[in-house]
Amino acid sequence: MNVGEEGIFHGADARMDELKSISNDALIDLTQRYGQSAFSFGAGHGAGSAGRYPGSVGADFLTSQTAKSTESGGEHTSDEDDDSFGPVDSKGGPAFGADKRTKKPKEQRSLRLNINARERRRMHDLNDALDGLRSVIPYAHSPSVRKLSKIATLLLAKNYILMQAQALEEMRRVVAYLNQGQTLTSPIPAALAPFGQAAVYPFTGTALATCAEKCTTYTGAPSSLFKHCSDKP
DNA sequence: TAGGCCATCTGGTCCT
DNA sequence: AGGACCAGATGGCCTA
Repeated sequence: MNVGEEGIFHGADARMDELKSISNDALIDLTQRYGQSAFSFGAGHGAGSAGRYPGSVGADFLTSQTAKSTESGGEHTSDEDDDSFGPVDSKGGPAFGADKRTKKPKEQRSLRLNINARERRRMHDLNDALDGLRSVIPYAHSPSVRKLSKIATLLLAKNYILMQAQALEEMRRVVAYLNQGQTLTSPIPAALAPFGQAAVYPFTGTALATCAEKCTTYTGAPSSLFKHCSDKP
């Protein structure tokens, strides 16, 4: 089957649409797709579309593979069938010209298999890292809820970080307010800023940033993050 | 059935 | 030279 460029561009467009919609209203969107408790801490994770990494793999699948790699599904690994060698190129022809394909030395072929295996491993590591990220960001971790997509994971993590920064800043303001009577001249005691404020907190005004400033800064953040904000820009 | 998401293969580029 | 990283292409699975 030759999907062709139209299919590819269509997929890319769809993803860009998702990106745009998420950047404008991420929480609402994600909440709808992944459960109403998207921002409640749940116990455990790995809802997972069990479809991926099914654990059933061709017995002869790249014996040089690591154990982790063998978790991957044995999907159309052209490593296994020598008749089809890789996808077509952007012009519709084979990625390897017909003559290259027939004359391909065995050595070159094994080199290719090694490269493929490395790339697979790399992608598995990347997915492991994403799983780790999913496990620490708050969304509905339950078997009945679909696992966050990669893009949703990244966007939700970003929003979560921004939200935490905001919460930290507000806490600092409260502490500063409570301490006003004792230390009028020092806005924030050093002990209350143990994480390197400049690095963590994105506002130049540090503890004095207004809700308006934050709402302006987080133009890509979902509006629901700032429901409390009565200080509209 | 179309669209979303994903794993995999592949060639190109950059870095060590 | 070899490995890491990246993006394009392809096809499978799942869901609305």
